Amino acid sequence: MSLPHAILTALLEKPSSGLELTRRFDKSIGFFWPATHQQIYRELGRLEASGHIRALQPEAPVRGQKKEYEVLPDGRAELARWTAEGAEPRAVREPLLLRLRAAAVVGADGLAAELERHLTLHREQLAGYREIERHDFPAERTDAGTRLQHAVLRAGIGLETFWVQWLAETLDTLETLEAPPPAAPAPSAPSAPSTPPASPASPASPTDPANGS
Amino acid sequence: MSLPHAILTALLEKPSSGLELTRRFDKSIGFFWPATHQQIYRELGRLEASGHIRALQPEAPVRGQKKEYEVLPDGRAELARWTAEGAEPRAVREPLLLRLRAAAVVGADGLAAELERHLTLHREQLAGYREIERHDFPAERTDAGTRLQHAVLRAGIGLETFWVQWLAETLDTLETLEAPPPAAPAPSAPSAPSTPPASPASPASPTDPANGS
DNA sequence: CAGCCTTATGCAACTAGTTGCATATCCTCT
DNA sequence: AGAGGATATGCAACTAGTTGCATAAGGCTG
Repeated sequence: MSLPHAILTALLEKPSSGLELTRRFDKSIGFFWPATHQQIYRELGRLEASGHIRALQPEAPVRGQKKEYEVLPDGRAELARWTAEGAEPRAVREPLLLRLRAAAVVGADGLAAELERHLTLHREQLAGYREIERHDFPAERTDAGTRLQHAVLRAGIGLETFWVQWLAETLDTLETLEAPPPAAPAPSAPSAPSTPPASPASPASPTDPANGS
Repeated sequence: MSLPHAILTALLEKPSSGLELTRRFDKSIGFFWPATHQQIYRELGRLEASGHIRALQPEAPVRGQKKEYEVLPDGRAELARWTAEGAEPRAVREPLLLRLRAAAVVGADGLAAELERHLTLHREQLAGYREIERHDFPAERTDAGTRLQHAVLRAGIGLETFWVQWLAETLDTLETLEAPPPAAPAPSAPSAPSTPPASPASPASPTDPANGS
């Protein structure tokens, strides 16, 4: 149950409407807890129903009209309770890693291009984070809240830095797999091709030891 | 739709029963794509129904009795197709980061202990990965499949290394927040306490600028 | 042979996240 | 005034992941 607490945090930072929240999510909290506007509206409804937040405009449940929310004492208490609560770290769940694993068995065909693409994306994200850091956290020596927010941003920077590095490294590995040293020893039998152990439909091109189709 | 493909990969590496798969997930693929035995059984049923895998024992749908599966050509083809497919990187979704963000607004009360706990967990995980690396990937200079699997493991190592580092660093930050320099300047007015902007129930202990409850 | 533990398979209900679409208001341009 | 786009709220259906529990077979032990 993280989304409602993310929303409470955002609303405490600044009372907002659903769309405003969505936009702010897109450029801060959403980096590590994305949410669509549909999710946010649903959750706002629940939070209002349970008395954690309330609309600023007392009467006006009109459909296409802006509706701003603020956090009630109950909501703040709930957020404080949740903050002190413990939870196990989340697993990674990055399909790209699964694809590598699969490629180890079934052939690494389109993989390099995909790694390249991710590398670009992560470089961009990293640049974006650095920009935010430069802009919002210049001197250090600030208050407690800001320091904590900075720590969160540093997590984003650290993670993106990791991905950029790992992707570059893995692309290297992939290249040496696809083009074994052309100047070195004999390129006749690169190594034991034990990868595709039992399967039909495996042409096994002789120029590519990684490949099963 | 990643789980079915994770299962296909695992089954290609070695035909197995549901429970065996579950155990193998727990110590390899599951590190970056966890799955419970219930999920796995359900998915095995679907994969069998769609002709991607089949049971090795032709007749014997007995309840408490082992049932092993192998991948069919169709399943291998599907896995190859999926491997070449592209997908956006997944967002992080780590509630701990949300908690930090919340703590910036609502007070960092139980946070240090929680960070400490995570630090221990990540150190253990990192040690586990290093152990696997030492044991399963000793010399390098191996075949393509193994190199790819090693790359995946390196991702795990890199991520855990990042977390260990970031948690240590953030714990430091947190300490300096909770105990401002006792030998340095005047501790009377640490800095602008703009953190809790609008809220009731905020005692604001004078010894802790980070705290709102 | 009865009881109990381990191995093994599986259903059902729930929760959370995703996707597609519907609809209302307000503002601007013609 | 009417058309069209931007702003804004929201429902509904679907998909995927989680949790709790039921049940059967097989082996070990008193």
